[in-house]
Amino acid sequence: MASTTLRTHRCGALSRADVGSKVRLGGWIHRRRDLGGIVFLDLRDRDGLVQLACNPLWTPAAALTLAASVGVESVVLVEGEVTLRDEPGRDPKLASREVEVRVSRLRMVGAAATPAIPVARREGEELAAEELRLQYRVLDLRRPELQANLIMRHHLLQRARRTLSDLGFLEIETPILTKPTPEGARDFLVPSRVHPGECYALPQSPQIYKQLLMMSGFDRYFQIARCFRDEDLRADRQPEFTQIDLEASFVAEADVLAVVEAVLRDQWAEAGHLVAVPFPHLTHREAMERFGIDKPDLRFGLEITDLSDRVGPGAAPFVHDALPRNGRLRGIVAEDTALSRKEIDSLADAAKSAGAGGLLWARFEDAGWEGQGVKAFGPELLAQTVVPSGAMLLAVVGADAMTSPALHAVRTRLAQRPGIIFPGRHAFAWIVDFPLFEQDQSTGEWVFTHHPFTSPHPDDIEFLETEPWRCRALHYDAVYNGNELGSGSIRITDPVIQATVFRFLGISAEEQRNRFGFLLDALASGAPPHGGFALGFDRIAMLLAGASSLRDVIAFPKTTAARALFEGAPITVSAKDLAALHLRTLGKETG
RNA sequence: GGGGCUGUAGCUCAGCUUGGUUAGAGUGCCGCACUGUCACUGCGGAGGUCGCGGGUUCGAGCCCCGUCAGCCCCGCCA
Repeated sequence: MASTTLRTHRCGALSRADVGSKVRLGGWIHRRRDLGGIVFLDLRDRDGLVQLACNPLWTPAAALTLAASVGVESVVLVEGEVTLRDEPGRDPKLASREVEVRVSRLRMVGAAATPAIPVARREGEELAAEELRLQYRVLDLRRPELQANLIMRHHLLQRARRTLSDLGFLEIETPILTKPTPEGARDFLVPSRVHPGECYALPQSPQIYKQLLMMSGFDRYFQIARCFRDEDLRADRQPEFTQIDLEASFVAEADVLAVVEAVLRDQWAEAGHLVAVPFPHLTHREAMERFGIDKPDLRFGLEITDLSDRVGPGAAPFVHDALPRNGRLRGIVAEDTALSRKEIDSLADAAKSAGAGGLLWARFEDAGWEGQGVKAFGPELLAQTVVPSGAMLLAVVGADAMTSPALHAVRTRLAQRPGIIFPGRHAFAWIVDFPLFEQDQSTGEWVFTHHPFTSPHPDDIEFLETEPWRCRALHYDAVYNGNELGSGSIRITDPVIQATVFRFLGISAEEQRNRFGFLLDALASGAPPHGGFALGFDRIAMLLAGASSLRDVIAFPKTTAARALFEGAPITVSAKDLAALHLRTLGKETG
């Protein structure tokens, strides 16, 4: 497959089996070792490295001269014979380390300027600054680590297509130029030249289109969909990203989950990991109660417990004061942890930066409870708390909205201690029964937790008109080792329920028509029950590649300021180009 | 929108605590030597707007203010 007019093999593909054969290779000079009379070159391509041996015994003088002067990262074409090496190369990962190519012809085809950032690093040498890696992305992408990441990404994509196609899903593309959506994330807008003052938006997800496809009878749809959101970035968030997007008709929640489990099981298998299905289920309420977060890391315990009803008269006044005001005393028992004072401070910092006023702690020793929190907890609580010697009680008092994130932060920090998380564990879980609506912390307004097409839980329909905040949703998240991999839901197909949801959210009938008229009409034209899911593919690739940033599994990523350093986007456009789009800029100071 | 960290040779970093002679190291690059290396080795050499702008000072890589860029986090991400 690697054979072309110019070459017979890839460098890294050569092995013992090729000994004795004449080969032609093309690749990049990775390193040069010039010993005077003889020269060794490491030649690299996407399969790996092979050593080229240039020796006057078999290499013509001109080729030897070139070998002695060729710069690293230059592209050469080589002819020679594969021979067994007396001593194999030292890199045990290289399949080609047992052989070398005795060079009989060498031709420079792509001379390289001295690389601005190193491709071949010395042992233990740090990577160049990420800014430079992104600026010289062509060089950075030559590094074997990034080559491996993108090759794995390819295999994962092909596997996702195969899994879903085998399950009867049809890959259907949806538009990139779409209609702006006023809620949700900020849209990237594309001004129309033909229609002055009007804009398209790039899709935040193919959500509505895939539902329309269900109304059209396509039954099972999927797409490897590029999505765009104009929000501030993180290590695990890019302005454009890839989802494995799917939707199916005549399904209930369990059907969608089974499909997604198959996709995830196969993705992990593609990366060499066997994972068991089905995944355990956890309700949203339970996840928040036991782990303080809706994407708990289930690789370890350290669960949160409610200590409120153990609080006795001897507890500190501020604990008593907090309890009647919707507050609870919640904590984590950490067993057998000889935490230093510094580590405890670090846990307290974690709790504080998550919004807690402070972290209460007490340690149980042979002599009894000791620590800063003993007085706060009071004797009654401590007497009822039976723990092994050396264990520690870490707690926070207040409203759940504060204690949950604080204790999640403490739990996560505790798990960084060695021995808490066994490496190689794959803790998948479904989080189900999310609330349909949640209250905006700053404005107090009710907003949808997921999106307004998510179906209420059938058991809670009765509350929709009277106590909508009690409604659970047929919404589910896939969680892996504390990461959200994706989410989905069963959609509303009853126009009456859809109108009720819109009304509760304060969207008028007129607004409903303007924004979602096409969807409402489609629902009224014969809608099958349907639901679906979207998996964050970049994040999956990142986790399976063992990368710490999305940028290491995307060929040309943006910076945290959403700039493309390699090609230099975005740029200021000319007044003429703006005029063609009927636009004028306000300038930086007023913008 | 807010907070934190970083910015010194092509690259990775030291120097800043306590302002003071000519800003150092490793690597890469260039030159010379070297016939079995694999992070080749040895010798020599070149290479610096100390991110940018302003200020304090007799004097600023170092102190102060601003600004730009990258990274991390909060807000945000239906």
